[in-house]
Amino acid sequence: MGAQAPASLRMRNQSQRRKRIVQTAAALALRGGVEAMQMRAVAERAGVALGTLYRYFPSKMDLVVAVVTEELDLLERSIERRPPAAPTAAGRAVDVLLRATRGLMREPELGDALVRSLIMTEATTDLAPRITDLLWRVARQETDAERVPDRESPDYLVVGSLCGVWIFEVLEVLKGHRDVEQVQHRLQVTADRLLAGMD
Amino acid sequence: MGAQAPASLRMRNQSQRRKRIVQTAAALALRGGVEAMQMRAVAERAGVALGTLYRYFPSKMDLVVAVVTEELDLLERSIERRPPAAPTAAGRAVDVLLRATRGLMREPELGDALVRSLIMTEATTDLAPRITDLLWRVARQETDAERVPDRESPDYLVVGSLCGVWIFEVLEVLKGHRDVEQVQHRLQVTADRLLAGMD
DNA sequence: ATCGCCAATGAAACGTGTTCTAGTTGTGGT
DNA sequence: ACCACAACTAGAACACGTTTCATTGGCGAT
Repeated sequence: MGAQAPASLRMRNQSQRRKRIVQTAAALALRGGVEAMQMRAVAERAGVALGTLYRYFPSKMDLVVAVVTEELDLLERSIERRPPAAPTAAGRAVDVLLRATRGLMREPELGDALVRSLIMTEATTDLAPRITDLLWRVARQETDAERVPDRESPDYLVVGSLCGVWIFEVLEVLKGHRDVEQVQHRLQVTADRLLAGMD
Repeated sequence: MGAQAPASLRMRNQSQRRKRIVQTAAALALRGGVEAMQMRAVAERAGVALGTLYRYFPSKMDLVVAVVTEELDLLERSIERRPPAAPTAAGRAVDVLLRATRGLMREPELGDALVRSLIMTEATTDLAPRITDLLWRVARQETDAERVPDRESPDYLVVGSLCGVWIFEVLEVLKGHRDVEQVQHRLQVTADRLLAGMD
């Protein structure tokens, strides 16, 4: 995926630095959440100047997105390793979303960050499409990550909607209005209707 | 709704002040969005001290929510005045959501504020349930706003999901990833599946 | 009319994201 | 080996939400 072969020494240094920054940021976010992930603190602990940090990540949000993106990589690998086994498309999609939900809730601070970044970001890399694609593959039981889906088909479209619903539900959990049980139920009902006949 | 009879002179003054603050905030938000609605500016233009502003609205978010709540009142009255006429539940729901969408896009800055507040707010008054209830009434063609819906029924639940999808779509529009046409199409497809058989 | 008290005032100060400036360093091309 | 230049550093400064506090003033009970 993203890992370019670092052509020169300069680039190698830069990608090292970048990685160090993201790791530092993740560590800070893990305990204390987004608010603990303060730009000065990240810069200091990563051993770079504040200005440098801002050269790599023009805003805090960009940094959050970078952290969250790594989390998403983890989820994708976990799915690959242990694909959902439910018999229906809806079941598989719900399975994946619940796994993601529980993952997020294990670190609510990070979950908060994810959702906020999914929502607020004008950032370059958009996370929602990635999740939608992931759901799409899972629902269709395509292991092949390369095959590009027909993004205009109604089925793909409603998978996008399901992604939206999930984000919304995670928000509700984070706000303390629901627990994971309720989310499971709601996602199941919603997915059943949205993905009916996709098997 | 909320208008208590102001019992004393003191209370009258307070509700006047409060109203003045919200109006000022709305005016500022209208041109320039949330960022133009700065606490110092609101306080100054409303003719109150900063501390007073914070007595009435403990955080900027609370102020935004107050502004947005007024907007929502407007929408509800507009629906009451001119109810959606589509023959299906899904059609009516989509009609209302599109009206809301277009209203928001007329003032994108304010739309941004609404959605952000729907999302971020830990604030007391929660807006999403209000929208869900509104959709529910419209879908069922109940003009009676008093009748409390069965919040556990699957049908009510998927209306909640539809509300989530709408918020998500508005976000995409605000981010410039979609136009209203696309949103209409997506909402229609989604609502058709979610609300099938609700007529 | 007087008094007590709560709410409003004004102004300063804090915290954190973001920007700016001036000086330094290390890398790649020649 | 040397130069040019982009990237890095240190730190100050700015913007805006939020907090604090001493002072003032008007409402309501007496």
